[in-house]
Amino acid sequence: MDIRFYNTLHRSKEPFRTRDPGKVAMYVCGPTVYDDAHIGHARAYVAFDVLARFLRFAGFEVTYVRNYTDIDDKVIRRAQEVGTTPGELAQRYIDRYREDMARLRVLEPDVTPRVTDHLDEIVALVRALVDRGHAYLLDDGVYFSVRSYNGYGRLSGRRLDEMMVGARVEVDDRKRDPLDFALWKLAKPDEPSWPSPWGAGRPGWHIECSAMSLKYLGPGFDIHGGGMDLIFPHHENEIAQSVCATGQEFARFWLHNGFVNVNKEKMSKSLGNFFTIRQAAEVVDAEAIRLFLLGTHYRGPVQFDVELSPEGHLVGFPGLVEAERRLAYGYETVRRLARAEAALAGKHAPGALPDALAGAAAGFEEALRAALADDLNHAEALGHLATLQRTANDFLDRAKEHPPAARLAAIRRLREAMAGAARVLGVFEREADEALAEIGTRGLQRAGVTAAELDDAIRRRAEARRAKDFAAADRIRAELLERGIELMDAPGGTEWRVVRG
RNA sequence: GGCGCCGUAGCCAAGUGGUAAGGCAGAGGUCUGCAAAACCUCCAUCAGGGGUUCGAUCCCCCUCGGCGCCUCCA
Repeated sequence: MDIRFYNTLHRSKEPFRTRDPGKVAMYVCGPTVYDDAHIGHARAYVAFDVLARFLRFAGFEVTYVRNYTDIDDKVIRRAQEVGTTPGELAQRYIDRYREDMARLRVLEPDVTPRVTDHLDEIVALVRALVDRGHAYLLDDGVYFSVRSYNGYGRLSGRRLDEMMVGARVEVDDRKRDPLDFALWKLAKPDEPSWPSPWGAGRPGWHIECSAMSLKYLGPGFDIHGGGMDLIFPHHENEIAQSVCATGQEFARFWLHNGFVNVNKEKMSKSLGNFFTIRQAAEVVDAEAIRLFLLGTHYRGPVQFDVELSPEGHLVGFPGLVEAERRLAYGYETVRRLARAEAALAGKHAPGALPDALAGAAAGFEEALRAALADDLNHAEALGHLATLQRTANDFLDRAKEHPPAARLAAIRRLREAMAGAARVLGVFEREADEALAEIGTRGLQRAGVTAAELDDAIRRRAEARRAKDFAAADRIRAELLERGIELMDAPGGTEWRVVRG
């Protein structure tokens, strides 16, 4: 399969070639664990989750490393604010982060190293940089000299002399160059510290990712990922210090995801316009967040709609609600197929597949593969999936046109195609009945209707319908609709869904 | 000042040098006691201007508008 990715390093799509045949070594910059993850984090880790899933699907043996930055200025400050230790604070947010990722159906990477478990590697790396003359000592720490590396700026496309250094931050004129950055920060009183040849202290930002990626993946690994905002300075610095320390190539492909925007502006901590995964997952099923994020190509900006009341209070997330509707549609399609198969299995042997369906299923699988192989176009992939789902429902609507044996074969083929897509994209993987029950339950809560109330209303309406008292039946239905619940009379009984909560 | 991104139907959003996926909303239909769901049909010439080309939404230039990075940030 011809796979191409957009490589930030060369600003173009390139054929994907791995360091070792059949193997992919990938590293993604993980979160600094001092607060709950927001939708922007969700976007990055969902995108790279799909990347890892796709590469495995494509036959590669993947080693996926995603770190936790569990010690830095923000962790220390927040720990002081809430009166705990940095270690305890970090552990707490790692736990919460794991829960969030699980709800988003982001698979656990193969290795999830923490900075505080890798001080030896970090110190060794800093020592190599000092020994090779790329780092120097000031009274508060060890600094990397950007002028000592002539490749500096290659990733971000910047020249040292053209940057508006000092425009937003005061320049520390003790440094040889304003862009020199700390490799090792000597500890101030009451700060957590680890021993080093230069004195007790902690790693600067950037060095940990070099140390951990090199440890688990080695020089020249295949993919390094992260948010666009990390290109400069974080990734630029990683490259500089890694290349200078090892004398070898660092990472081959640099992939960066775009931002999540709220009202056209980047969602960020500093702007304060962020929403956590937890907040969003209170409103809709967490899988809907994933589906929503996958609807936009990973490199482009995602518009995250936030509906506010005239007073400025949060009303809802229209885009997520729409995504949840599509989520329910997808699971309903899966369930219809499952039920139809159950009704046929055992009574009939699968026969010949109808030609049209065979073509549709194979065409879908090829289109899905091609979309993802072309710079991970999961948005296009979802478009193909929508078409397949429509094909499936259409087939089920007209299933009687086919003999049972052909029907069974077709249903199985459709399920197979959908399951493959689910595995790669990480959506519609759950057991359909359970997923729909959860979506429904949470919708009822949102609407403020109890299950008992609903059951009672449905029962009363069924009685009225049996008595041919359609006026009464319609009244009950209208009342429920007023409360946000829509009733649907299906062959097997009355079903319901939440249209507004 | 440097580097870069975006502007596709009411909304969200793919995409290609040869007349534009998908979703939501909307209109009409099949089905239904009536509905809903599901399905079918319909619904855009791609911010504006110039250039290259047999032909551009897609390539180049300019203009307008929006945004990002150059501090921490996915």
